[in-house]
Amino acid sequence: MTTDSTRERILQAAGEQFANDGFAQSTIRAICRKAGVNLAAANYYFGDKERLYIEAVKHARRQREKQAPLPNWTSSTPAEEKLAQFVLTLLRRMLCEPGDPWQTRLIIREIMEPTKACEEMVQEAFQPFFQILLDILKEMVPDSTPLHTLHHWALSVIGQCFYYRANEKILTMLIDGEELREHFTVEKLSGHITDVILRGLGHRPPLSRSLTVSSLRSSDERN
Amino acid sequence: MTTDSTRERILQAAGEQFANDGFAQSTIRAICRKAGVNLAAANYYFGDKERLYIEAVKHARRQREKQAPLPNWTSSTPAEEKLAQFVLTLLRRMLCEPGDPWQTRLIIREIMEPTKACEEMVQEAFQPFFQILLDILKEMVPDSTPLHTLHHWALSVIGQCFYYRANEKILTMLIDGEELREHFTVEKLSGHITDVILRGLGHRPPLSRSLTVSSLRSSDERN
DNA sequence: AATTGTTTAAAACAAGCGTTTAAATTCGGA
DNA sequence: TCCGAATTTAAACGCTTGTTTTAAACAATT
Repeated sequence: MTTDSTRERILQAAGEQFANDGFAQSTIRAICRKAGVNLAAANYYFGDKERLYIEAVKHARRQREKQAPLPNWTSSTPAEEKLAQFVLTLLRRMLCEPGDPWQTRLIIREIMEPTKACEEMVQEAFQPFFQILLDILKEMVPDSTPLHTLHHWALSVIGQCFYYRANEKILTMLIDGEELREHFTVEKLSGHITDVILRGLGHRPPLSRSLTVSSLRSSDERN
Repeated sequence: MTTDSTRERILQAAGEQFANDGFAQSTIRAICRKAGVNLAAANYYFGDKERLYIEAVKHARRQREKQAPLPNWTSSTPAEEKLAQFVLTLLRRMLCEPGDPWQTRLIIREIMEPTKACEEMVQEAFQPFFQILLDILKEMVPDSTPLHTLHHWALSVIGQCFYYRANEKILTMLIDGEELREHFTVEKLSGHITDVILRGLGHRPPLSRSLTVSSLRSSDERN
């Protein structure tokens, strides 16, 4: 149908534009130009700019989830392995290799400056994803661990992952480009973050002070 | 001088406005109304909107630094203590208790979406601050530790701190308000983050698996 | 007291915005 | 084939924006 094609083209163009320039700086004129449709088409299909934005965010989230899915785990999968894969998946979504799809950029924008589109996103995506992480962590701490402690650890995981995406441009100003390319890949970062959490939870071979030194080297330098 | 007073008032009003609504959404009219000066005054003093924005960011950074300074350390201050105080200071700046001064909000905005004002900020503030953290960490790892490993750990520190500020609104949707108020204070968060890093670096009493459980409880539940 | 440079004031300008309108075109089913 | 609904088009509207202009008020110096 021509209808869906036009609607879809607007949604795609709007997503890219909003991701790049934000809501206020993006103009319906630019979006329609990019989509190759008439100026009035956006209002025709979505009513107004705000509803177009909300639909574009939903559209982006649905697309993004398919691109970096969590693996399937069995009941016998060790919690440590699940954590490692969770971190890897989260980082993949954040850094969205290869390339730099606009979907994640738009979602990050919505996280930083929540609008009406945010609620649906949290309910449909973040909340369940957060719960999966909590369940993994729950397997690794004593049963008596209070919920807020679990939350602290979960946010330590997410915070570390989030930062690499959020402050991408700042990073390039603080750290050498060569080093970034070699040591800040998705795989190496997820390895490091998983290590930090596992060590913190005491899920690595018992550490003496001297062992720490060698284990530090073996885990962070093996990359 | 009336000159400075007017200029200062515009700078202050512009900072608040830009922090709340962003560059594009803020209007010179609103800024001048808030500052109680004539519309033309902003252009008179700063030339155009962009230069006003840049000056407002600089102004905000200078103000913010004074509000939450790092403590003075002697050569005998243990690295662990310096780390704890570094984290506490960083969190204070991020969460900017008490109240919610606009300075930090403006800076975060600039971090997330860097403009011309960003470079000065990184060079003058972030770079030195980052170096202080690296120096602290360097005391806690073997001399042979490569620079990129140090960078990983430093970003683990900053990432965790940053997240609580960046995703403040998302947090209130994921975690109960009562729990947030009680267990997500600057002090408790900095305690947790410091713990994560110290444990990761092996700077806590040697952990066996069973000891881990009790030390986990003692450090995270003592709050 | 007159002059000079600085600051305020009100109004206007041109440009760009989101949105609406109304006519033209396309399309599917009787 | 023809009709009515759906879609596309081009033009315009009303509004807000950043910026400029022009004149008036003020302060300090000579």
